[in-house]
Amino acid sequence: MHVDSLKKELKERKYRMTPQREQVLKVFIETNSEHLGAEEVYRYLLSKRINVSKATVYRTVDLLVELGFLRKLQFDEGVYRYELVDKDNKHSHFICNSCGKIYELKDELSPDKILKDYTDLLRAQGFEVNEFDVKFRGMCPKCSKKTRKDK
Amino acid sequence: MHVDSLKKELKERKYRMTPQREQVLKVFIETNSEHLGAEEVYRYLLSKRINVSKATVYRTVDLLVELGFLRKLQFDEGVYRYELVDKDNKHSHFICNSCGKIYELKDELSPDKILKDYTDLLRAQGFEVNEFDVKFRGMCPKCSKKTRKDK
DNA sequence: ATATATGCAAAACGTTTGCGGCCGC
DNA sequence: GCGGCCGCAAACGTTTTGCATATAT
Repeated sequence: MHVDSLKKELKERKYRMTPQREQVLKVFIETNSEHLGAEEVYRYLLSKRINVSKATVYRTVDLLVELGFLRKLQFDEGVYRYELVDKDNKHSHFICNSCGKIYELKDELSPDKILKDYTDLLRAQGFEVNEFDVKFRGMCPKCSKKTRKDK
Repeated sequence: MHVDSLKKELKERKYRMTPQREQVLKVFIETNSEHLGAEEVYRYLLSKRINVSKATVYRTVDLLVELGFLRKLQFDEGVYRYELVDKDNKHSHFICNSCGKIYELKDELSPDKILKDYTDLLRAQGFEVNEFDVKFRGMCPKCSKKTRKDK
């Protein structure tokens, strides 16, 4: 389970396991990693009567990024969002400008495999590529359908 | 010239041409669109003894985005940056984690053409794609070389 | 003449930090 | 017991806002 590997990873790096760290990680597991921001994680825990301070949530999501459990995302809103890292399930994002929903594009809908080829190209130019990400923007199927009806 | 088309575009949308708007646009032209943030635009103008208020700079870059002269960018730093839109020169970005420099990847180094194919794929699924962007991260040739020497 | 744009200062926003006390190891 | 972690509140940097004044049309 995810929580166990957190315990293990923390020990290896001489960090400590705490109830707060477990709870924050659990939020992402329970919510299916819905691209939450730190503030939202905090409120989610409050709503479940789990006592954590806001500062700890901010520190913890940072730590979880450092440990490789979370990925930090930005969608042009002035908020950092986070998602669970799942190495076997690389994906890119589609953000609907109408309803704001963020879609995860996986498998054949995700251009990740092809972008990997580009990292080789960049490497040949002296760039060391550690990561890359793609974002698409526009209108999602639902909103698109709605708009056409409205006319 | 860019400034003339600004004048034209403003008139069309019933906005007014002002010295401040001209000056802000000029900053991006003069600096070759170096991914400046609003704060930096403000300081640049101050340094040239051009009087504009910070609030106006913020309002103006927003307006220039709306009018299609600038593109709003984010590079994980808590600052919005802006670049001149140049439709004939689509590019993606490489951000060096070591020195922070942002490189523009153009032509054969930019995967934009291939990503366009993906927008067709998404369209077939009901998504309307208006825009997309790619970011690569890692170490740029300069820093990479330096690091190897340091060892 | 009118309404839009500006400047200023204050507020808002998400995030980070300093510090005393707590608690995992 | 030690050192890392926590909670609190204050500080931070960027961006937005309200309002009175100036100015483009």
